Amino acid sequence: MKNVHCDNYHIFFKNLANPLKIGIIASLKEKPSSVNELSEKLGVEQSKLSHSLANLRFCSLVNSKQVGKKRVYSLNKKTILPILRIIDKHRQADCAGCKLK
Amino acid sequence: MKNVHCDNYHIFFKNLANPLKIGIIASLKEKPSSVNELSEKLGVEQSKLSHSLANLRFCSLVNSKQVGKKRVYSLNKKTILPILRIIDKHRQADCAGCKLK
DNA sequence: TATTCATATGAACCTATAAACATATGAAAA
DNA sequence: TTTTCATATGTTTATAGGTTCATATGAATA
Repeated sequence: MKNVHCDNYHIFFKNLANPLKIGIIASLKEKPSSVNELSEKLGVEQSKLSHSLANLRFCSLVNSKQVGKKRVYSLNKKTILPILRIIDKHRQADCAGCKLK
Repeated sequence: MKNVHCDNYHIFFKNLANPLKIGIIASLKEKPSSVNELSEKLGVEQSKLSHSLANLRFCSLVNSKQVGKKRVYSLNKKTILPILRIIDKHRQADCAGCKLK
């Protein structure tokens, strides 16, 4: 089922404007994971992750599929990786002097 | 002077996660403008714009130059236009059924 | 160098979003 | 068919960020 809403740019970007969600994205970039796996890896409580993942799903930034009892989330790489690449480039070009983490 | 800070992804994206700032970006995409010009065009109070513009400048999403008494802001198109293009593509591919504005 | 125009800054308030915690749902195995 | 594991959802509280308004700074002209 694909009929999600991505109303407007700023709704989409709210997902990227949040450290936890960026953490989730970074983790899913490495490999698809269940909620509990993310919870252990990131040291974050389960319901917090579920709430965040619901937002990410809402704008199709992640996909999920049921695997036994677990639900495995994966990243929509086609959209996200190019964006991250642009940001990295931006930081090198225009933020030369700043404290990158 | 270019030594601004763009600490982290989410700080950068906060600028895009805000309708007013998206409005500013959309307007500057058309043409560079002073604060007062933006104020009239967008129907938004001056100090509100100055605050927003300060954030946008902080992450080098806009540039500014003094022209007489006015300060003219312009868009960092090199970074922003590619991002907007990705989002548009994303909305067509993955948000086929949603209410686009 | 006082005055005006243009923008920036500060601080208090307000609101939207995230955190926290309890509870519900759902899937599979006993 | 109930028990357990895994995730989602609802509600309250806390907090970050935006708005507002008053004031400060800065650039140019008289």
